[in-house]
Parts: sequence; structure tokens; C-alpha cells
Amino acid sequence: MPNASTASTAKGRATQARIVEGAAQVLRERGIAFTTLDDVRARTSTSKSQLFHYFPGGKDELLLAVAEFEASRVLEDQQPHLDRLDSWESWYRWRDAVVERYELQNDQCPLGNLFLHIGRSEPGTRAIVVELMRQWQERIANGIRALRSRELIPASVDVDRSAAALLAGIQGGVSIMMSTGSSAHLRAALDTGIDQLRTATAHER
Amino acid sequence: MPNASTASTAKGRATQARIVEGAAQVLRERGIAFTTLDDVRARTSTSKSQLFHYFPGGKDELLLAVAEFEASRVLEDQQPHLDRLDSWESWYRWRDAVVERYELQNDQCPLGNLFLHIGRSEPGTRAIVVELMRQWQERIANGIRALRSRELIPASVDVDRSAAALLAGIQGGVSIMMSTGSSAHLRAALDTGIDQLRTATAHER
DNA sequence: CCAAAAATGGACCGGCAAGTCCAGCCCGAG
DNA sequence: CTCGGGCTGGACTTGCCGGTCCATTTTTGG
Repeated sequence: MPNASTASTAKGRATQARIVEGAAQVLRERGIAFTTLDDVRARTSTSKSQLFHYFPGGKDELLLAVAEFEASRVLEDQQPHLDRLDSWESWYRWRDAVVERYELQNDQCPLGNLFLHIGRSEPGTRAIVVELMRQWQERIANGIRALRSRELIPASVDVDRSAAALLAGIQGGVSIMMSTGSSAHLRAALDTGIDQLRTATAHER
Repeated sequence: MPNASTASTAKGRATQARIVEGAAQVLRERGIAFTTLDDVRARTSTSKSQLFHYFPGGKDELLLAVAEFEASRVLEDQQPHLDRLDSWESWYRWRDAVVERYELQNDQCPLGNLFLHIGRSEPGTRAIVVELMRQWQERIANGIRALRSRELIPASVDVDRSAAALLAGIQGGVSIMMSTGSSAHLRAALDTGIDQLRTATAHER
């Protein structure tokens, strides 16, 4: 139930999209606390009136739109790996994709920033994050089930708990990376998580 | 090398401490983005001039002091569990302490918020967080070594990687808890982390 | 008890950034 | 062509909040 676009023409919709993407860029670079609507205006070659025309709710509504935008990118960036976790090789490819993704975007989790900043003022943000986590975990769980159905791991593995732990490890690895600049923890979390699945198996490899 | 206190009398130091603690309170309640110096002033029964007297650097310096304050609490709250991780029972007690601690402080990681908000503007914040993470991980690693020296786990366990993964799981569990309000992920991360150590052992229990 | 230094109260300033407003422009429908 | 609705530009207003300043009170050292 995201914003039914405020624009009614193709040109309008293009402008609106440009604003969201540009805002996302600026927010990544400067950080939310230091980003003003004027920065967004400059970056997107728009005017104040356009910002408020397409986002009548002002800054909050714009930030919410950016949050949706960023959330949608998270899982997209892990495709197609995330939906094909059916062999050990595919799991490691996914791990590499995740690590690389977060190493590239310097040292930030735009969505996390947004969430913290808007916080409880905008209930919508929370819903976006919750839904993202749910989907992410679900896909990981599906991957574990795929391993199980191929008998690479025993049926006794607690799928949901393992998926939850793996997801937590990723989140924590990313947030530690934000402060230390090192992806070591993210890597460690992913590697031990996968290792745990592997050693739960009876037959090696 | 934290601020050599700006106060030179006992009364002054008391006021300064009151400001930091009061500020920490307000920040936890309202969130940084919505907290003004006036809120802090009101909460701590001080005047504007006092705030700037004790924190000449203004808001940034105050926030930095609060960050130090919060960081020091993190490990304190896990004592004495964190320094006595030498039996499986003690690990589970620690787990319970961690979960309880974060369940109590409603749904926030004050330090995380601070870090994100001050971000790269104040290099000091990063150092505080990095140091906290280092110490935290070191203590976990010590706990794992204790298990190993008691031969509860085999020598083949990669201590640092396991500690890093566990720490990442905690951080992620907490941050997921902030959005969802549920401690399930934190619990899952801790449980699977400990399980992994246990199943690495040759002899059961 | 008396300076001098520290601590305190609170009025005031100034800038910045969110949000408003309206005039003019583009563009497609008829 | 032309009319109308949406799109665009940007000047302007407004309130908030960080930071300054100085007068006053309290404490301390001798």
C-alpha cells in the first residue's frame, strides 16, 4: 500500500522517480542528519514546489518513499543467488554477493539510517523494515529447506531458527562494518552460519 | 582519553554528571532527532549556560560524552557473566542476561543511534564504538578459550572467528529487535552460536 | 570574612531549513 | 488553435534551536 503516485502524467512520474532516486543518493553520501531538502532539490534539478507537489507530506513522506526504494533494492541485489540456495556452492556464491554488496556501499546501511532517523514518528517505516526482514528470512529458510530436501543436511535442523540466526548475523555484520569499516564480522557470521549447516550433515560434502 | 572533566569543584562535577545521565535518558526516550538542548536543560534542571560551560563544544561534545557513558554501560551490564564463561551453564546465564538487558530497554540501542547520528562528523564516536566491539569480542573469545582449556570443545575451533560471529549475531539480533520488537532473532543468534560450540565437541554434555 | 574563581540563570541573537504561495510554463485533448 | 490542468520556478515566511552573553549567586582558599 505504498503511495499511489501523486503524479498523473508520464513526465510527472518521471520527475517523482528522479526525486526519490536522487534523494537516496544524497542521503547515502551526506547522511540523513546533514541532508536538507535543498540538497535534494539541487541534486535532482527540481524546485521546492515540486518536492511538495509530489510529496505533500513534506520531508517525512519523501524519506518514507526513499525507505521503500532502498528496501526494494536490498533483496534485488542478492538475486538470483538468494532464490537458488540449493547447493553448497550456491550458498558460498550468495555469501560472496552479500559481502561484496555491503563492501561496495562504503560503510552504511541506508535503510538502517532511515529507520533510526524517522524512528517511531513514521509508523510506516517500521512496517517496511519488518516486511523486508520477513521476506529475507523466508528466502534463507527456503534455501535451508532445499538443502534438506536434497539430503545435504539432516531433517533435524531447525530451519527457522537457523535462518533467523543467519539473518541476525548478517545484520550485525553490516552494522559492525559501519563502525569499523571491516567486513570481517560479516564474513565470520556468514561462514560460521553456513559451516554450522554443513557440520550438521552426516555425510561429508 | 575521555574529556578531562571541565568542572573543578565537586558540585561542578556532580552537575556535569547529572547532565550526561539526564541527556542519556532523554535521548533514549525521544530519540536523538527529536531531542533539543532545551529538553536536556529541562530534564536536568540546568540552564543553557551550564550546558555550554561543561561542554564548550556544544551539542556534539555532549553527545560524545553520552556515547561514552552508554558504551561503558554495555559491558558493565553483562558482568559478571561475561568474564566467567567457563561452563555451559555460565554461557546460558550470559545469554539470558544479554536477552534480558535488551528486552528491558524497550527497543533501542542508544549507542547505535548516537553513532549513526553523529556519524562521521565526530571521529571520536567511531573510536568509542570500535573499542567497545574490540573489548566485547575479546571477552567472548576468552570465554571460548576457557571452554577449550577445560576440554569442553576441541582445540580445532577457530576462536576468533567464532567470537566475531557471535558478536555479529548479537548486534544483528538487537538491531532486528529494534524494528520488530521481538527478541526472537537475538535469542536464535545466541542459541545457535552456543550450539555450534557445543556440537563441535566430541563428547556430549 | 573577603576576594577571586567557579557555577548558575535566563534573556537574547542569528541562521538555517521546512514549508507556503503564486505566477508562469508546458502539453495534450478537443 | 486554444484552453485547462498539471508541472515548474523560486522568492518569501516562519519557527525552531544551537549558541552567546552578562548579571548574579555560590563556593573556595587563605
